[in-house]
Amino acid sequence: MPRKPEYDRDELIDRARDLFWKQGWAGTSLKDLEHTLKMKPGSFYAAFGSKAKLFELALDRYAQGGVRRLKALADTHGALGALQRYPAMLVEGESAPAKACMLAKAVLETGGKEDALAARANAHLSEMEATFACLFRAAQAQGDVSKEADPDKLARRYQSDLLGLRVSAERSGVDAKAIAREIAEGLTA
Amino acid sequence: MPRKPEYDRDELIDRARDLFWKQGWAGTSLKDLEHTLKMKPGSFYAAFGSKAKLFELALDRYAQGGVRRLKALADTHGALGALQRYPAMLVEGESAPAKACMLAKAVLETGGKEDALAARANAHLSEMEATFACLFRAAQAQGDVSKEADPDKLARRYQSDLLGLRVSAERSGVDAKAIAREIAEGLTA
DNA sequence: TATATAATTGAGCGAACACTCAAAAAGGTG
DNA sequence: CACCTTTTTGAGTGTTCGCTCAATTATATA
Repeated sequence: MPRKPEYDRDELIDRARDLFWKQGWAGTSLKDLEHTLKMKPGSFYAAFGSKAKLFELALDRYAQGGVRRLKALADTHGALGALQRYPAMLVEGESAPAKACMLAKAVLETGGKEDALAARANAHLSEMEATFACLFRAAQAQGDVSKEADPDKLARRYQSDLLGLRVSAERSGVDAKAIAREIAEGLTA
Repeated sequence: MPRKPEYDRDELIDRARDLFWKQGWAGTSLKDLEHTLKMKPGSFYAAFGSKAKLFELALDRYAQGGVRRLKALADTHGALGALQRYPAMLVEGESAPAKACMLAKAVLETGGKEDALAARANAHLSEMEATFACLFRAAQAQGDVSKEADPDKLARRYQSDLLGLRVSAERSGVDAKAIAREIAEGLTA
């Protein structure tokens, strides 16, 4: 009997993720969202409840995409190959809304105050780090990485290097691809 | 003849820097500033002109402090010693308003839109990188760092690693001191 | 002490913020 | 077609934003 919504919810979340990713939490107003989602306030709140709820959905979507792309890389190039290619992948290409990590931006923006959004972003970063550790273990099993190294420590450092790379990439006048190359080369040295 | 201001302008800028550093640009309202500077709106605008102008002063003050501390480290521990100790210095201690770099936060917060504040923060980051390069050259001259390495590239990578370290340090549950140690150890390996 | 000059005050400005809700429009089902 | 349900609409809510300015207060000189 009822009427069905005109929008594709998944695509709406994707668009919201891209907007939040580019402009940040505070930098994205409801007017911005209404414009890019082509929704009037009433529809927006009926669909998502609040700006914060949609941001959470966007964060989840973002993190999910990151893990998916990394695992796809591992399927075609192996564990070490994935870890080597991932940095460059994050930094090259113009399609992404921003070079910097959306999770890192979320953590930094809510500096100090213990925010639910910051906690969620932090949790997603930990998931990513666990995925890195998993790949380092696999690379060790294949003899591509020294077995004496602690994969959790390698993952922690790799995560930190990636965050730095992506902040650098957001700057103007920095050769981020060169840094990405150095990170990749550091994995085998 | 005229009346003199009751406040110490330098201390006011320090306090503003700490507040902006902790809460970011958008996260700091004029009410916040009025409260921590103990100024009414009229005095504030007579003294600083606008929120943006004060933020610029705060950015300059922040960058100036960073260079000063690094050079002080170099004076007592030499070039390599300074580069080795600087990462840990950034991450340890509870006195700082935030672990993350204020310049990085400023760059990320104004993502996309070409902001004058972002440009200024970026310029200060370049200054820091030049200082790093200077120290790497000095370390090379003393034989502490291989002469075959390009000091500008070393500085670029060091800067990126530091930015990553400081984003990591802003997260909860991350052993930033360990990462700082690894960065320092990487300088001699 | 009188005066000129600057610093301080705080009510209040228009705009933008996240958000609400009653009314109108639009299916799917009988 | 008629009816019920849901979506869509957009004017409007109260609040907070960065900021202004006329009035007041304080002080260094004459």
